[in-house]
Amino acid sequence: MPRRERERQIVDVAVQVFAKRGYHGASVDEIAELAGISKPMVYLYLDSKEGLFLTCLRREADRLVGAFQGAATAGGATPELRLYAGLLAFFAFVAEHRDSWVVLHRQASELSEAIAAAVAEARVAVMAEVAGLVRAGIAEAGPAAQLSDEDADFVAHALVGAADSLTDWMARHPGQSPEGVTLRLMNMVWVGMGRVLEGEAWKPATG
Amino acid sequence: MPRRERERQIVDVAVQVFAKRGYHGASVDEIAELAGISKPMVYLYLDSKEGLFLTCLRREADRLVGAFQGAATAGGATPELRLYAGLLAFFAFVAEHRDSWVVLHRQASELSEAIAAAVAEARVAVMAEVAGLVRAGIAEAGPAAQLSDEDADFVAHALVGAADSLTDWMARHPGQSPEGVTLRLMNMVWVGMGRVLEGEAWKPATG
Amino acid sequence: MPRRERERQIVDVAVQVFAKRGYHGASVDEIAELAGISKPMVYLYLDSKEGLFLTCLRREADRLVGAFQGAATAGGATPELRLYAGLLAFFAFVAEHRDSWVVLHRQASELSEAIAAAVAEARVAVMAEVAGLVRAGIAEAGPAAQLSDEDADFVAHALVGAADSLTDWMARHPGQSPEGVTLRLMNMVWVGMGRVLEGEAWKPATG
Amino acid sequence: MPRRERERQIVDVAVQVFAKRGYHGASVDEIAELAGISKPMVYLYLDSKEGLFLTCLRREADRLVGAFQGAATAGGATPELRLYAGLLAFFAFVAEHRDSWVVLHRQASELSEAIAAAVAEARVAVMAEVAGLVRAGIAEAGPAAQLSDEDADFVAHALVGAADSLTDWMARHPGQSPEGVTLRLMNMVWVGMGRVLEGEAWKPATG
DNA sequence: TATGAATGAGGGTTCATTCAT
DNA sequence: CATGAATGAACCCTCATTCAT
Repeated sequence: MPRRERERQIVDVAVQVFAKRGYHGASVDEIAELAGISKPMVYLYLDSKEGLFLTCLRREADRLVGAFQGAATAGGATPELRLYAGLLAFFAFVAEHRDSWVVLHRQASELSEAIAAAVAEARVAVMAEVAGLVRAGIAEAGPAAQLSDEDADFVAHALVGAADSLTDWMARHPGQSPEGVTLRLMNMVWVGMGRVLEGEAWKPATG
Repeated sequence: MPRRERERQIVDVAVQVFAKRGYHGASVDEIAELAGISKPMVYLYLDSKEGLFLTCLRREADRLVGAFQGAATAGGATPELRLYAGLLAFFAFVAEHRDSWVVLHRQASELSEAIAAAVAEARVAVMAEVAGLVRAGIAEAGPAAQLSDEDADFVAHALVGAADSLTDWMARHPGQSPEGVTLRLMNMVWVGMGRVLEGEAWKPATG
Repeated sequence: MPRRERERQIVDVAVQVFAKRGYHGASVDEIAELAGISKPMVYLYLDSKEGLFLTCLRREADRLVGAFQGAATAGGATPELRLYAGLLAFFAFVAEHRDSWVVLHRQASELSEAIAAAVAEARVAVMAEVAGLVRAGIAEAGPAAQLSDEDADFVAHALVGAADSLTDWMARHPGQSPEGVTLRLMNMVWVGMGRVLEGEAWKPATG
Repeated sequence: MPRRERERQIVDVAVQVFAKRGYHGASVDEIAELAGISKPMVYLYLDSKEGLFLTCLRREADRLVGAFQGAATAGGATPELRLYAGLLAFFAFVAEHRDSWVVLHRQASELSEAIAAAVAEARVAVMAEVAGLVRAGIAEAGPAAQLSDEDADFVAHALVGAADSLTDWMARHPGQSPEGVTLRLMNMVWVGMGRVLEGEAWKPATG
């Protein structure tokens, strides 16, 4: 079997195992066995457990960001539509590749520095993408509407965090389609943001 | 040193270590050493590594939910104000006890069934609290405004997810006060939700 | 509570625990707890785990030897009758104080259930083999000679026990050949058995 | 080194160590070191300490039962002769593989020297008592009947061993009284001994 | 007399990693 | 290209034993 294919196969299995057991909980033994090869091959191809995990991480991050970007790029004429398309792609991706998302996002602590850095990098890439769309969408609303980089980043964090958490909600409501979830989220956030930019501010005293 | 105090001290240290290394990555040895005692004491007082982690989990969950509830209860006349107060308490809590939050929320996989159950329970408690406020807030808007349980749960997930993610944003913007973050989040979400309930729906076609 | 009584109480409990778990399997913690006192008291009175076990051992040995000697001395006019009385005292003692005998003679208990089962199985296999030969041998002696299964099992136990014990004797008499030992044992047991089947019964009164 | 051979080697060493120290007293570390390998190999091949012990147990039990059965089957025309052959094989086996027998039947060894000495002392006291009665009983039979010290000790060992083993039989037959058991044992042994002293000797050829 | 608090040492078990073939 | 055999290091946990009170 050619090297590339073997490598892909190993990483495929590794993503599943890492998602199920977490980084420390996963054992190279189990991954090798499920991949149907011997342990030394894993080390020959991927160097170490950390290298294997990094490869998983990068591949899945690329896939996700790719899906997001692809959908956003082809998603419509306005940034608003592109954001919608990107979020939709995100929810669709997570619905179909739950393991990938878990490996990417739910490994917070317990990781070596190198891994933590890679995780952070992957997250930043997603955030940047979203923040870009947000900023562009706002800019389109007219010269009056301004959003600092900090603000855009804030909104991106809120959006991505909400989206992440909603993957749990989706898992508990199997009937819901990614489209439905995305629509709901856009309604919750985007509409409000528009109003805010128009000057309608919420303040505690208003209560 | 009396037992209660020792116990508290051990749990204090354990929260830090679990937050830094994750459940599997943490070693009882390190916890004992940092607590300035010998390993057998940890086992005498907390039974097992799992027992220790569960104790950490429950204590921090109680603290957080308590902070949220306390602030919400005393926070104002309307659910809207109480939600604001609750979120504010959340951000303040996380700003001050980052480790607690990490232990509570960022341990997704790699956990035994008993622990996973406890984590889920803690999460559900927070969600229920938030969802309750959301539902009450909406109901107050008038008889026309209706929100199904599913919808309230959706909003709660989005809110909590956004809040979680914004703790990262806060960590990267040290100058920001919890109040500022909370205000921004309320603006993003609450205002939009009001509009939506008034009939203004976002749709892809609108783009 | 006076010292002597405390000590007796501790040793009473220790005999039970040692009998149930074996020397290594028993923990001083368990003994102290069952005795209703704290561990330091056990060490104050009995010095060490080994000291505790030795005390148990000696006390039970004295009891058993005492019972045997007492019965033998008062048992009759002839050594034969005294031996009968001594053996009777032995069986009565073991029937009533099984734990004592186990501590004195056996430490096999301290095994997990799975192991204990395997040991029992191995023993049963040997017994069955021997009992089969005994029964067959008797049957050959003619139709008049009958041996119930219970009797055959009894003889098998006696034979195997004797053989086991004689391995100690052999170890202490290196010059003895297996043939010599076997011959002696057959003489002791088989000849007697033949006579008994022919109707010659031993009774205490015969003494 | 091929797997089978390593496995055999480990079990060989384990039998020695288990025989010397008992199950709990034995440490996998020591077994691995004596076998000239590292601990993980022991676990790779034998699964666990319990698995290792069970393997020892079964192998030695098979060997012993096999030796007994083989000898018995080929041992002669009558059951009597076959029993003789079987017992002979047993004594020969134990003489040659003392460790095997200890592992199979005794776990008492795992005791410190001081304890082992005390146990031995207790046993000697009982043996001396019984041997004394036996010798006296024989002497009473008349001047012609002589029993050397060695012979008396032999009989005492056989009697005590039989009595010990019969305590198991008693435990499995709750209805039996100590009197009944003692009578049976006296019949089996004493009557035969009397005949033997009168000159009636059992010999294999007699079979 | 009595104990709560504390520990050094060691045991069973697993894991990431590497040779020799 | 591929693997069976092997291990150093570490981890969770328990135990016999001792102080300070």
